[in-house]
Amino acid sequence: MGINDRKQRHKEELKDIILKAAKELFLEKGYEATSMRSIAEKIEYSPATIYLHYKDKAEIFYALHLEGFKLLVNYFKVLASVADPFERLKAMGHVYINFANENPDFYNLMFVMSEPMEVFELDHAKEWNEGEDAFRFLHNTVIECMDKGYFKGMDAMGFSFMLWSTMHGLCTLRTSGHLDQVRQVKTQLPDINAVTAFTLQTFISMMERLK
Amino acid sequence: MGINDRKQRHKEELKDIILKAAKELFLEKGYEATSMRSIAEKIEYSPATIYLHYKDKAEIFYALHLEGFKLLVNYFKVLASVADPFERLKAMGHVYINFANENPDFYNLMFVMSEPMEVFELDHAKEWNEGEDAFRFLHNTVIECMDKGYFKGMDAMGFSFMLWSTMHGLCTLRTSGHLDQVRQVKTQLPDINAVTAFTLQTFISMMERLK
DNA sequence: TGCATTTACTAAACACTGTTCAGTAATCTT
DNA sequence: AAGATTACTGAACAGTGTTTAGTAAATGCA
Repeated sequence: MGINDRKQRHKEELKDIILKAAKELFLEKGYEATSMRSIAEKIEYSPATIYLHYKDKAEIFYALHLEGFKLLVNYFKVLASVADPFERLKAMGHVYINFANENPDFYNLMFVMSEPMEVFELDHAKEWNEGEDAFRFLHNTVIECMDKGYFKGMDAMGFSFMLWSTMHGLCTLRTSGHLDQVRQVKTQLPDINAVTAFTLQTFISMMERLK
Repeated sequence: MGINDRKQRHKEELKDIILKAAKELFLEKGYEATSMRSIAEKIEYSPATIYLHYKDKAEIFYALHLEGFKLLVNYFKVLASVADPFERLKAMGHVYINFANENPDFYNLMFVMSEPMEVFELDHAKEWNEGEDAFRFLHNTVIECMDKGYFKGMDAMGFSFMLWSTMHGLCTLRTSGHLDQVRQVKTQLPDINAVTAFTLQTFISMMERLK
């Protein structure tokens, strides 16, 4: 094996080590506490070394944004086995909310923070394929529902965006802490999980009526 | 007028000047570019002076969070004159989205950022009255709709949270830049305003069916 | 094998952030 | 007039992301 191969391998391995360290810190302590110096300390290199492998901090977090989408899309893929599109839609709703509840930092990185999306504003040729994959799964399921006669007269795209907006809104109002602070949430349901579940159930009931 | 009155008045005036400077910078340049040093420079005092009037930066931004809610609730109040609750609900939807589109930084401060909400986590006796006011207006309008026989069988609270989630989701997917990057948004509708309007219209069509 | 070149990495610097503190000038009180 | 208080400041502290000049190690070549 050549010297060049070995050096190239070391370069790639170090890049992976940096990302793994960033991910561990990010999952343990969140975005704010994941600094370039803390990543460097964890991998026992200096902060300057990281810049040999990643353009800047945003590029590291964009790589984590991609990892988050791989995780979510894996959950969605399992649902492909659900034959009835409406049941699949419901299952997607549950999966999406569970994902946000169990991975709030990843969820923020994927769907809330505008920084990872800046890469697409700088490079207009680059496309948000990972977001597109997730949205397409939803959109295709909506089209299958409509092919079955559900949601007659509704536009598939508008409907898909509406579904995503509702799920996203429910997730972010919860993770940001706004939902918690509404008095009715504090007093009328046992906890925030119950509010989220109840609101989702109301939404599903609406969908049942529109079938 | 006593010396104490004059000094107290100066203290309050300086506090207002600080907030006004913060607001101007915030509206011109956004949250990231509104630093304690930039506020201090604008009012021609040192950064340390600000800490005589505000506990920390979060308290300044919480004051701006309150101003944002005053603005929104003023828009909502105008809708009280809309007699039919369903028409009022629709108008609220438009007002909410227009507010987010025209005041994205305020919107983020009010409904997205978790920092202003931390004041309620630290002081459990303190309540999010401003958010409660806005939500109550929505909730009351939903109850009036149900009193008129609309949305039969739906729970008012779940329905209200569902409405808020949908509007909030639509607003934040747009302001964060995620909606822009979906291929269908780029190719099938003229611009992001059209997507938002179209998705809202789809949602309203659903509500019409559920009446 | 020795020297020149290249590479990988670093310490330190830069420019910025939020916040605190010891010191000081001005104002107020006695 | 002197002492006390207040309002404010410069500088420090501890942190951030990023860059750069310098250096040791590795590599290539004559």
